[in-house]
Amino acid sequence: MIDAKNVTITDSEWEVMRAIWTMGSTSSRELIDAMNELQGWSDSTTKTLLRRLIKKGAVEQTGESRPFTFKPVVGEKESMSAAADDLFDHMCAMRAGSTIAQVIKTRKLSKSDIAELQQILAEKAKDAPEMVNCNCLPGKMTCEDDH
Amino acid sequence: MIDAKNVTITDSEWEVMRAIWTMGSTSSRELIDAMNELQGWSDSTTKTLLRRLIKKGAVEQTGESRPFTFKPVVGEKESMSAAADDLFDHMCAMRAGSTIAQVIKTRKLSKSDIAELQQILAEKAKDAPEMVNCNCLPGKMTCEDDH
DNA sequence: TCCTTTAGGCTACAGATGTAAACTGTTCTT
DNA sequence: AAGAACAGTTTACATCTGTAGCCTAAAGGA
Repeated sequence: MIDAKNVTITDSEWEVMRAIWTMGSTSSRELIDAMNELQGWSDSTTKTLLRRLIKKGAVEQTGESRPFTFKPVVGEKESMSAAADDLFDHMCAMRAGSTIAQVIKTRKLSKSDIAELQQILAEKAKDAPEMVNCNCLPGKMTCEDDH
Repeated sequence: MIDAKNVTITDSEWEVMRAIWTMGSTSSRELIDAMNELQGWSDSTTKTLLRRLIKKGAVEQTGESRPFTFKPVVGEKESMSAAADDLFDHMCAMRAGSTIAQVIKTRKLSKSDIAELQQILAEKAKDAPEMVNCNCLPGKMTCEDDH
């Protein structure tokens, strides 16, 4: 399984990946129809995206005869983590907490999801720092406690 | 304050915004120097990005005489929430939980951040569903419990 | 086998993005 | 006032993205 960190998936491609991940393994026809229904895309659009994903190594094409089979090479979970990491890597470390808070408030979470998060937090609370510093500007330009 | 939802900030622009948010209000010189140090960008690059941000309405230019002042029009918190929402909106709802879990494990969080998250989770746990369904494919094509 | 569907591959093309040079209009110096 | 230093504006340009048409080589049907 290729490291998702090394593959940049664009927005449209992401939509295709979602479908592929969900289907697990699919024919181009099935995928094209799904994308047409989901996004209203023409056949060509899905084909292009699929081809780009193959080139990037996010999807692989297998089979001997013509109706080939397409399946994900990068994992869904890893890709999502990579995307989330990427997002947080580019925002002020000081703000991560409130952003996560907002996400938790907004998203649907199951009882077990919540239990897991609580467990992780309890663990993390043990050696949590009093406060996290802003990492937006270098050296002398330390930002105020609250920006 | 303009609604961050309506302003699309690209990756490079985001770096500029971080600096502006942290500085609160700045001169272009100060900003250019900061971006040069932080990203190694030439003066022109920062100038272009700044100009695009002004055009998009994310930053405003104020002052009478020449060394103008630049300040953020969209809020940092709102922009971060919008970015996070955007990310999660495009991933399988079923996976939000584990992705959040991974983010919490990875990020630095202060004691108070953790306390806040715990509080929110406790509240949310009250009426949490047994499970969240995948929302990747339409209608008949419901995905398996586990993809 | 010949023709018609297709699946897969190549080409296209406008707009967004990252990155920066060149130009112009000001302000500060001497 | 003349030149230097600088702030702000235009233009540039390669690459990436979103979206899709067209062509060609297989597969299936008559």
